[in-house]
Amino acid sequence: MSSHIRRSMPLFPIGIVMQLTGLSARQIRYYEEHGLVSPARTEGNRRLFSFNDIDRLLEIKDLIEQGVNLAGIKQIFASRKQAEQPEQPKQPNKSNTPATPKVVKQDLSEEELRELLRTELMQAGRFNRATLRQGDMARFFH
Amino acid sequence: MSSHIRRSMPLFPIGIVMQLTGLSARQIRYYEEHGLVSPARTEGNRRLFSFNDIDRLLEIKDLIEQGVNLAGIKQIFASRKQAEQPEQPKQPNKSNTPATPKVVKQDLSEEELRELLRTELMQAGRFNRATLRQGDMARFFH
DNA sequence: ATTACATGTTATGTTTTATCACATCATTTT
DNA sequence: AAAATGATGTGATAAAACATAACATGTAAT
Repeated sequence: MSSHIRRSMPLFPIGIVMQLTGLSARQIRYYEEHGLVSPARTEGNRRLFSFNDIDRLLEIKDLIEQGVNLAGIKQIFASRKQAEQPEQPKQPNKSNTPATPKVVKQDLSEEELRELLRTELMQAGRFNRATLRQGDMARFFH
Repeated sequence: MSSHIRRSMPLFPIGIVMQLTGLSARQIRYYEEHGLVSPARTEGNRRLFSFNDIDRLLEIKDLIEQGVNLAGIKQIFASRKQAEQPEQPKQPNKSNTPATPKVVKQDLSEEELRELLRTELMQAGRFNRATLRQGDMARFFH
């Protein structure tokens, strides 16, 4: 249950996302400008990306590297979304208008959230000890 | 394989960690000062926490709430570490000296890393769609 | 040749985080 | 009780990270 939490939760500042994806800040912001990703924002207006967002950016990068331009990527994502929910027609949003940012209600208390997170972390910890040599991610620190 | 990557990779700035754990920056830094967590640092000296670090902090918080003081938590962690590796005796580090920061070599190229990450994300995506209502994490954005 | 696309670069302002010093309040110790 | 210690809050100050915007540039489409 609820590993969804890990994928949709806004967690990463753009600097980390740059490293994780190999994209420049300019690129990431440009893709957002064209509605290909919609990271959340902090109160201070900083972008916060989720795992889903990173997933998306990696896909974009793949497609870019295969020569697809932004219009093409837009179509691909659009048709995919359409395939997932073939009920709601909705206008196809051909404009350059970025997707409206998600602003929703909070359903979990802070405590419930942390309890959930704690559980997730514990569970995750059970099966991935000592799989890789310590320090593989050294590039991400100094 | 290698979900280790997700747990040990330095990803989160202190602001996010504050929200995820409900601890104040002061507390987090204080715990680090006493060697209970050892977040990585960016080139610019900002702390970067991994999932493991957050896990650790949530444990610390639990113990604090149960009335355990820092010395106690130190012991608990120490004895746990000892239980995991009952070969290396090593002096018990009773001092207040923070644990030496991890500085290691990089074994994966940037590309390999991202490929790995991409794979992980894809795999993770397979089983956790639509488990929770969209927007449960709204508290983390504005 | 012009235009549009995608990205780099630079300038400038704001937010976030760092360290440090001092304050506070509860517990121990003397 | 007084003093010391432990754990955290608060404020000052500096630097890092990030925001937006404008302009530059190389490549592709018209």
